[in-house]
Parts: sequence; C-alpha cells; structure tokens
Amino acid sequence: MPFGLVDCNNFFVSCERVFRPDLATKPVVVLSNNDGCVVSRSNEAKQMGIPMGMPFFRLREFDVEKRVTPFSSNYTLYADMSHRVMQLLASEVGDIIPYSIDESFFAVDSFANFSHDRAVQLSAKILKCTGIPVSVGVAPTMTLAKVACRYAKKVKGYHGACLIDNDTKRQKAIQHIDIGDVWGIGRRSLPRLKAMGIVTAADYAQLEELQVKRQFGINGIRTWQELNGISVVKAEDHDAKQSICTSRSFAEMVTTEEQLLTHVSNFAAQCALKLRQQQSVAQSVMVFVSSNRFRDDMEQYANAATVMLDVAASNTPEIVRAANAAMHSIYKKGVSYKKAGVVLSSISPNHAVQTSIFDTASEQRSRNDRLMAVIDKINSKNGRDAVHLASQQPDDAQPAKETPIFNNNLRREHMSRCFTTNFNDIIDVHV
DNA sequence: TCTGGGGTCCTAGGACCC
DNA sequence: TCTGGGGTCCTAGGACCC
Repeated sequence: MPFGLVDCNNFFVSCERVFRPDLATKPVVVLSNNDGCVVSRSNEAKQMGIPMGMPFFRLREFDVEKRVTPFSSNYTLYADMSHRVMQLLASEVGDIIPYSIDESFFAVDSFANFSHDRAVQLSAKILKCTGIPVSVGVAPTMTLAKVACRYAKKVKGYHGACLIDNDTKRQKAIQHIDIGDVWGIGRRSLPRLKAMGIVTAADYAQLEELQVKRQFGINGIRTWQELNGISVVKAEDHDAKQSICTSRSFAEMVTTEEQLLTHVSNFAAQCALKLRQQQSVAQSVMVFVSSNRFRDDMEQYANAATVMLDVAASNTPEIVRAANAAMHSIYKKGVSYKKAGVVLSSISPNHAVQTSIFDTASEQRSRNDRLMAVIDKINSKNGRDAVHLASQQPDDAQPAKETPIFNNNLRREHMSRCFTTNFNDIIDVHV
C-alpha cells in the first residue's frame, strides 16, 4: 500500500508569514531558543546562501543582516498552526501518521485512487485554509515518499505534488538524488559512502545486500530496501514518549549553585508536567550541566547524574527533589555554566506502577498525585506556573531586567505574538 | 558579546548466569 | 603456545531524525 507524505514548506517561517503577509517574498529566518541559530529559512534566505544552523550573529559578518527579517521562535504559534494543518489533512485523507511538527504520513489505498491532480488539490486546500504551503509526495515506501516530496518542493512544474507510481519513475527519481539527501543516511555515513564511490541513491540501491549490512547495519538495509521499492519502515505510534527532556542554554552564564537549582527545578517541573500529560510515570531522573564549549579560554566542565526513584512517579515535588539532589552532586564551584537540562526515563503508563517493598510513603504519594491534578487544572486555566514550587521562581517572579528582553535567562528579541492562542494577541483589523 | 532543543533506535561491551 | 561456550540483560554512546 503506497504512502503519502505532507511536508510543510519552511514551516516556522511560513507560520510567521501567515500573520505578516508583507514578508511573503522577503528573506525571513526563524531562530532557535536564545536567538542562537537559524532553524528555518524562507526560499529567499536560502538563495542568499544562509545555511541551516548558522549562528545568528554570523549573519552580521555576512553583511546580510539588514536584508533579512529574523524571528525568535514562537513554539506556541507553531504548535497551533501544526495542529490546524494536521486536522485538515486528517479530514481529507483519513488516518494520518504524524511524524514531526511539520510532517505527516498517510496511507493511500492505491495509486488508482490518488492521482497527481488529487495531490495538487490537497496541497492547494491546505494552503487556502491554513495559509501554510505544503508539498505532497506519494510513493510505494515511506523513504520514497520523502524522495517524492523533495521533488514536489524543488520542481516548479510539479505544482507542489509528486507521485512515484511506477518502477520507471522510481529508477529515475533515485538516479537524480544525492545519497546524502536520502532519509536515514546521515553525515557520519557520507565519507564511507564517498570512499565506496556511492554518489546517488541509485548507486546505493544497487549495492549487494550483504555489503550494505556489513557497512551500515540494519538501518542501512532498511533504507536500501525502501529505495528498492520494498516497504519495511513501520508506521508505529509513539504516542507515549520513552524519554522526556527539558533543557536550555542560558543567555547569560550561570555560576552559583542556587541559580542552577532554580533552573533545574523549572526544567524538572516542566518534565513532570509533560509526563502527566501523557499519563505516565518515570523512575529515572537525570540532570546534566555543561560549560560553554565555544569558550576555549574558560574552564570546561560537563557532567551528568541520575537519581532513581524508589517508585516511579509523576508529581512535581518528587521529580524536582530528585533533580535537585542530582544537581547538587555534580555542581562544581568556579565553573561558568552555559547549559543544563533534565531527562526523565524508565517511563511507564501510570496504571502500571511497580511499588517498592520499602515504599513507606505511598499515602503521601497519592496525596501528592491528587494535589498535582488540582494544580494542573488551575495552571491550565491561569497560565503555566500560576501555582508553582518555591524553588522554581518562574518567569514573573524574576527581577525585571533591562533590554534586551530576558525571560528566565532566555533571549528573545524578535518575538512575534501568539496570534492564534492568546486573546490578548489576536490580530487587530483597522478598517 | 552572541553558537538550539527534543526525540528514537541500534550496537558493542560489560556483568552475570549456568 | 594453547585460559569453555552460550546465553541474557543492561547501559553508554553513536547515529539518525526534525
């Protein structure tokens, strides 16, 4: 059964442009947290030679800064726009298999029921109803659907859709695509492939299976089969995540243990919330810290520590306490910290909690769980951290800082508004 | 001055067992 | 000279993705 793929073009930039139509043909970039790196580029920005992942401050060195409109990342907006696109897609094609914030696969009964015209119409409807331009690829395997989508995006004459619906087209499609641009082939494999004389996806598809297995392992084989038209990549649901991570780089270096504990408490609380939202519990709480790896002139330090809970939990106080203990065990005085994070793992559904025979706090735990349910309800109505632990010291409790805008030690100088999710940010129309 | 964040899966190697 | 063999489970690190 063939697979379809809908991929939003330059997604974050496209989201910003929906509310800034004046930028429709201008070079636009969206930056990562802290306004650090370029993570989304309009076609115009790509044509200027701005690479993905380039540090924002380098734009200045390239002297293109003045011609480019930058945005700080506005994940609330992107998540909501993504939701709209996915909902519309589902209403058009039935069951969808969301893959990332800007991509979703879907099953296609047969090519007889899904013409190129139909794919073009789908793309046009999504643009019309959400404002987001998308590309549509349809092919016998997920990897080939990715290839098709790439052609849909690159070749003007295809009108945003490409079908690889017979073997002649498949052969031709893989001959004209670099092996490095294939889904599943990463940077680390490229030198080895080059040494073997493999340049295109077709070169790779023609290798002996045994050789592929030896050189590139089971994942290499999967990609090889998929390029040859044999569907092996499974469309599995990963609804419940197996690890949950919250981490940030700091706009300003952090030196005291107290400051670090505050940040780690916030990260841990955020993780615990994500955990409860997917109705799971975690047993392992890991904390990591690191100095600024770009500063050769400063002491380098990176470390991590894990605390195992006796009984898997999802309530904020317990997760925060564990994270703080882990933090305390790795804090080193005299280091300037640039980044820290909390990772929860050993995650299971919360109806299958394995209690410990040494667990003497089960009553306290169930009290905590009830308390969290109430707090979550309050916070979902009144804003994240409306109720919080004293150790968190969330955004609005921070001392006000001078410009540039700092929010919990995060730089966001080019932030757009939450046009679609916050009443105070709804766009004004002046007639 | 300024360099992102959040995931999944596989593999190799160690610990342990009989 | 020559130091079992086979299995499981766990974990850290690597590779990949967007």
